[in-house]
Amino acid sequence: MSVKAPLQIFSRLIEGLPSKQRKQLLNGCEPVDLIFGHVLHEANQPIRHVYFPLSGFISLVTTLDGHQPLEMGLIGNEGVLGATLALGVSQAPMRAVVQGSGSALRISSQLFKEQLLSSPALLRVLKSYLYVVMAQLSQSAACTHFHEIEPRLARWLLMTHDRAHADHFHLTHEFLADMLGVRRSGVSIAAALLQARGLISYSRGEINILDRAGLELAACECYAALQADYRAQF
Amino acid sequence: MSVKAPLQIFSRLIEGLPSKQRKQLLNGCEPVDLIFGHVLHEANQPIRHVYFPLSGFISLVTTLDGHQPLEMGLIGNEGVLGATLALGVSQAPMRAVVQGSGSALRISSQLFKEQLLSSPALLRVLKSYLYVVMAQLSQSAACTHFHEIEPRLARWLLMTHDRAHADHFHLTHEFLADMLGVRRSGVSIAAALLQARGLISYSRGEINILDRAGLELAACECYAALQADYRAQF
DNA sequence: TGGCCTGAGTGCCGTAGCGCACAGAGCGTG
DNA sequence: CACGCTCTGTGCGCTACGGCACTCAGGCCA
Repeated sequence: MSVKAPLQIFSRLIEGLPSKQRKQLLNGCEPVDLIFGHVLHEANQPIRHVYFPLSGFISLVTTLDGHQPLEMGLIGNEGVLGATLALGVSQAPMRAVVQGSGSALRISSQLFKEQLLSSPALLRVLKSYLYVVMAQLSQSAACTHFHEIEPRLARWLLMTHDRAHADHFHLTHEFLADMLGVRRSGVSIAAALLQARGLISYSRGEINILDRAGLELAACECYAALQADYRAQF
Repeated sequence: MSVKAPLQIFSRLIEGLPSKQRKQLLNGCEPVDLIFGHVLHEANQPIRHVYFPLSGFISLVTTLDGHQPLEMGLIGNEGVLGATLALGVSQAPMRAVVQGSGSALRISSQLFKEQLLSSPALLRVLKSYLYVVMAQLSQSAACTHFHEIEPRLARWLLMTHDRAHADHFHLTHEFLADMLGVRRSGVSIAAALLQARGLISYSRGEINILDRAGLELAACECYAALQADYRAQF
């Protein structure tokens, strides 16, 4: 697999490790392309690889019987997919789908577990990250329940923007509807409102962020809350 | 503080520890009463004590700006409040409120951290439990979003029933509405339907479980899913 | 150039649940 | 015993959103 994304994008999670431990970890890693739509983990299935996104990003979704999937969290270069290995559980709690194409470093579960044993700093980082994920989960749950589509959409675009490292990305309304757990036409309406306000523009799945500050105002407070949770740990 | 609840109820989480490590942990614990409505942890505040419920139970709730609280998880004698200390984070991720009076063992954060260092079995149990909590969070989130009040109420009564160790407990519609994140009168209607079907009976906040099997049929599949998650770990 | 597919706009109707408000019922207390 | 509080039943209008279906526009391919 070739990696087209610029390699100067690092995993922020690993960056802070002592260089010896980091090098050892990187030795076990291989670069891979994250391709939109690929399922990296399936819920309740064994974890084969742990992924450190560099330029791509991954979404964690829960599926319920006859319903659409519902997104619970987003992982970009600030995080890692497979952190539950640090809990000694080799199963994935949710499905993980590549949501923005790009690149990642990946390491096999086996090697990763060995790294966890030999690198206390890595373990510490992973545990903090798990705490952040838990906070994300509960915040998302409440947000999904109480907030309306438009602010949720704005929040979601902001979170994606943070992880996409670009003002432009590919996303259809259909896809957004799944992430937010709502109807496609509901997204169309909300998106049209955001576009009318000059915050975004889109056409046939290509979305541009035009006014980030404006989007932050349009988003629910959950966006700021999640950022605060992350910063409190890192 | 006196403990009125029968002492033969153990914390299922601790039970399985090697007896030496368990005794050491119990040495640091003191029995306390859990009193309905007491707030044991406040979101984003330092954790002072870790609680192992014996007969009482505790609910984890998220609060959002101007909204009612929303319950994210329930902790009875199968669990522990304060597990995030095992992640090296001394902050509580959510508010924890006593939801069923009873008794618990509690230990100070400081002592608990020392126990975690000296008891690998305890750490292992805690980590597994954290995984279960994460699974609970995502399941609850999706359930809250997609499922209707009546099956959610049924699920909630079942979960409470499991932790109350009694067919009868005190719960007003008002309180249930907060837990489910819905309007009080919505609960009244759903509860009336369950009562009409002979599954429960209630009066002025006193609820009786009449037909547990029937309730399980009335509940959404999330109840079974959560049980399966727990059993997979313990 | 024409056909076709995907993405997006739009409308219509049904409904779950909200906000609010009021009434009645059980129970404790002065 | 009467009062008042808490808990529950109930009604009304409103809105967001679901389900569905049809249309139109942009881009791809033959």
